[in-house]
Amino acid sequence: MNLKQLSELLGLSQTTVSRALNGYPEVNEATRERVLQAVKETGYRPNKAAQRLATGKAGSIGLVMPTAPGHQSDVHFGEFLAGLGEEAVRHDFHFVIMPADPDDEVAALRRLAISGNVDALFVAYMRGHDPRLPMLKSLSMPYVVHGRSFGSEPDYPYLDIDNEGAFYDATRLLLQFGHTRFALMNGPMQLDFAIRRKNGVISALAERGLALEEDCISHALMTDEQGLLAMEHFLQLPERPTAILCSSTVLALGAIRAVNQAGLRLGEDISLIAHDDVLPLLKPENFSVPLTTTRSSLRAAGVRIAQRLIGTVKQAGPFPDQELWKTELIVRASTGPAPQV
Amino acid sequence: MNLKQLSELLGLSQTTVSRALNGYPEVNEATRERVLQAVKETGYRPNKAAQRLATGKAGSIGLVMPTAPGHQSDVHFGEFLAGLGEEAVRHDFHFVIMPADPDDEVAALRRLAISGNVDALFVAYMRGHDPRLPMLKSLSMPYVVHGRSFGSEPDYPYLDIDNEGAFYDATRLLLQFGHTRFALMNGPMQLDFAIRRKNGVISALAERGLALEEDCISHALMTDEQGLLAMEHFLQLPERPTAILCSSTVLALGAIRAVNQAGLRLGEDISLIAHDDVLPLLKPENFSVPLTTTRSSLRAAGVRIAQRLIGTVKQAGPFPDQELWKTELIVRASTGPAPQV
DNA sequence: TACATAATTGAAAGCGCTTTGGATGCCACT
DNA sequence: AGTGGCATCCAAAGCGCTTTCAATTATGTA
Repeated sequence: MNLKQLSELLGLSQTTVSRALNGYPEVNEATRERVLQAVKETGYRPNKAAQRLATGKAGSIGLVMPTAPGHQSDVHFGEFLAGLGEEAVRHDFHFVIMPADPDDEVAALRRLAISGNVDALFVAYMRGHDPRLPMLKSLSMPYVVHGRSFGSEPDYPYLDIDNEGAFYDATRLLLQFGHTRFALMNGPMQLDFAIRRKNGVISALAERGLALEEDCISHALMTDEQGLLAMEHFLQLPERPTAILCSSTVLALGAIRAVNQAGLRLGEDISLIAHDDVLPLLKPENFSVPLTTTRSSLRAAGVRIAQRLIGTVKQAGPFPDQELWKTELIVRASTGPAPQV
Repeated sequence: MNLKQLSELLGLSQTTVSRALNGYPEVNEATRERVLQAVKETGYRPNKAAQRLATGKAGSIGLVMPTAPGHQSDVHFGEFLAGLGEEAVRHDFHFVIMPADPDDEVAALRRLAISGNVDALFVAYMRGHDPRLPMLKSLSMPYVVHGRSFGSEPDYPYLDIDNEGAFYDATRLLLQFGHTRFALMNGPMQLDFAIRRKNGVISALAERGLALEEDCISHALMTDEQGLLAMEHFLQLPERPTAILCSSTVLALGAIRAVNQAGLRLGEDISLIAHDDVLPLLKPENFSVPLTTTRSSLRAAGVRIAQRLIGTVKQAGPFPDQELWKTELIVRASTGPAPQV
């Protein structure tokens, strides 16, 4: 069933039927009713490809999913997607996901944009001096970035959390508890959030005249396995750190296992603060020793970005171009006074 | 830059350029070279919407993502998507993801199909007597189901793992260890895999004249929190089970916490076997007591389904319509002889 | 030399929709 | 009666591509 058939069935022109469907005012209410009724009976749905071709819009947001054989999938991606989806479903938008090798992201993004089947782009996993940024700017298509790109002029539309502030605050708390030996379990080095979190730790320490030793920083994929390895490494250091900052509850999972295996007690021998993206899978309050965290919901960020993107496409703006969300510092049992030597 | 402009630039007709690009044989090799060269220089990309409109195909697989405010995102979804993506990227396919309220899946799937912007459909989270099946059959669009639908005639294309066999084998192992009191921590009751796994346990037990008490079955979302709750419940039972079958390593995570909190030792007081979807996030061999598991890679399933779907669209078939993958039973330290009373 | 055959290219129709630029009829008002 | 305004509706063009059908030229054969 297509527009032509439907209009013939109704004895109307395609024009009128189209207008009736799209809510244009110049069609008689009785006629509109008749059309809507016919749509219900026939189950007619407009062909999206044709709509897109005719209008240049088709209610879709494009995003690139980094993937490759051997490339580990990331829980955070799924959670974020859920947020995007939650908002998109309210507006009858959908996503076009282009899987791409992580080495090919710039090109993949461009292909996606030029292919003409998305109205807007979403970009995540920002890195320092991210090469996608200049490309996006040249594209004349709406986009929103999740995160920022350290080292690039912040003149692009983004939504980010205050990573530096979060880790600054977390570090300060531990300092107040009297800790002096710190370690940071971070995400991959080139990622923007990792850079900022590290800066947050470093600047809080600097205020007390402390430094973060190279030995006490790990950069790794955020899996529990990597957490375990990193923590094992920290625990073997001659000057064992007593305060751990951790970029993800997933990493914390492994880290805590290492702590337990070493016979140490979390919150007493070792204090740990993790960043909590509010993954439903892994609640910090349910850890055997509940985790002190810096919290910001990844899913909420997804919802908000979808709002901005969809709003822009529908010209429902204006939206602020840059948003920086504060995180919450939630104190639970995994942090405590530094152990007396 | 569109086809018309490109062809004018080259002094050729749109026909010839189109043919050159799509690999038709009736174009002079020299001409083809010239066209390809121009494409490189101009960065021309065909408009996918127009292509789809003209051909009815556009290299895309549609899937419905269940989502709603309050609906928990599922790690398994992301992992599966990674598998689909890994294969799709090799064929320049992409996904169209339609987010939909879980109550509205049938309609959402139909909308997606009729919208005319996907070539094939993928469906997961199968339930018993799944209402999407009759709809899919009526659609005349290729599709592959992940899982099966208990109670429906198995005459649809699917890829499933042998859930019943997996849990049958796992149960048998525990029986051989002398366990007699079993409990099952399962996924949501209506899901097909949950039904089959339960059947596997029940039939293995039946062979020894044992039964699975209602008290010893939990159905819940597969999060660590639910795992904790379920295990706490089991441990309070007057006849405490000593053998636990668990539908996910995520559930196991919480379950094990409950075991530890109760001061019991995994692999001695309590034996546990979990199903392992090979989530990179959570490796059973890294648990503090490594987990005995039934294993089947979700991601590999994604790759295979993408192969079948893409192959069908590209007429590269034939593919078997039904595939049932065996799982592996991998014995680690979380299972041991039943404790002597 | 004449004619069938193959190789290469193009004109134009069509995919299903939106939208521009009229038509048409009806009414109120002068 | 004549005019303008309004409410409705429609024909046709156009979005950017593919594909059918036909034309043109090059090649080979009798």
